[in-house]
Order: sequence, then structure tokens, then C-alpha cells
Amino acid sequence: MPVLSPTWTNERIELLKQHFEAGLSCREIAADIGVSRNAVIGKLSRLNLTRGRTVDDRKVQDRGTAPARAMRAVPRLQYQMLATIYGETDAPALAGPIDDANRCSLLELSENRCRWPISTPGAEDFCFCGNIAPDSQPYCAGHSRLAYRPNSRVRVMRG
DNA sequence: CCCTGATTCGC
DNA sequence: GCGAATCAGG
Repeated sequence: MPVLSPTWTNERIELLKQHFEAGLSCREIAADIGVSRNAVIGKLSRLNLTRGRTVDDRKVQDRGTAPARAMRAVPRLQYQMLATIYGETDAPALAGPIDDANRCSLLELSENRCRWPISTPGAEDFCFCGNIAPDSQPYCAGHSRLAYRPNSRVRVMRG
């Protein structure tokens, strides 16, 4: 390993198989090994480890689960996932406790207030979070994490 | 639009 | 054999 750039050595292939059998997606495997997604899937195809023509087992990413329509302007790069698997954990403290002391009704909402719905719409105690939403975000820091992809797609699509 | 995996094709 | 480009599905 001193000089050459080993493309697919045994270690990589083993790692590839391990991650593949572990249930990791090709994107995650690729990110972990350090190659492109196509490289990983191409190698898998060459190894005849493809699951047939099944496109995916997560069925499809659920869209429209958020109560608001504002979850549009989030590019959600995969760098977060990369940082996660690399152990970098680039994410700083993202508002742990959600303060629900400022909850308000729809009429009390303003531009800088969190619009996260509390309880069920139509219920008598239905209201909104009402916390301070930094920037022009529709939600406060805590609820933004819940609204926009909390993390990589980790078994949380049955909502 | 975004995501995903699978195949194709040039290197 | 390799992987980007492309295809195909959700």
C-alpha cells in the first residue's frame, strides 16, 4: 500500500460484501469505502451480488409527511450522512429540548414563530409551537430537525 | 423534484 | 476489470 493505488483489493471487497449484507444502501457503502456509488454497485454487479432488478427495498421515500409545505428549500446534502458514518459528527448541538411554553394559536403566529402544529388539527387544544424560528425558517431549531430529514433514512418511513 | 439500484458502454 | 454515464423505477 506504500505506492500503488489498489482499486479493489480483498479488504475492500470484503468490506463491500459486509456492508451490502448488513443492509447498507449502495450510497452508504460507497461513502464508507470512499468510492462512487456507481463503483460500488458496478462491483456488486460484477460479483453477481445484485438483488435482481429490484431498484429498492425501501419502497419509496415518503414525501408529503410534513404538516407544512415549507420543506421544499432544503437541499439536504449527503454530507451529513458522510459525517455520521465517518464519526466526524459535524452537527453541533441542535436544540435538544423543545420549549412548548410559547405555544400559540394560528392567529398568534408571526414570521419568526415556529409553525409546528401541536396536537391534532381540529382538536380543541390544537395550537402551534410558537418558539422563535431563526432566519426565515418556518420552524424553530428543534422542530426543523423533525420536519426536515432528521438523519439519513434510518428505518423511519412508516409514519 | 428527489431519491434509489441496475445496466450499458467507453476506457 | 473498472467506473461514469445512462437507464429504469419509485
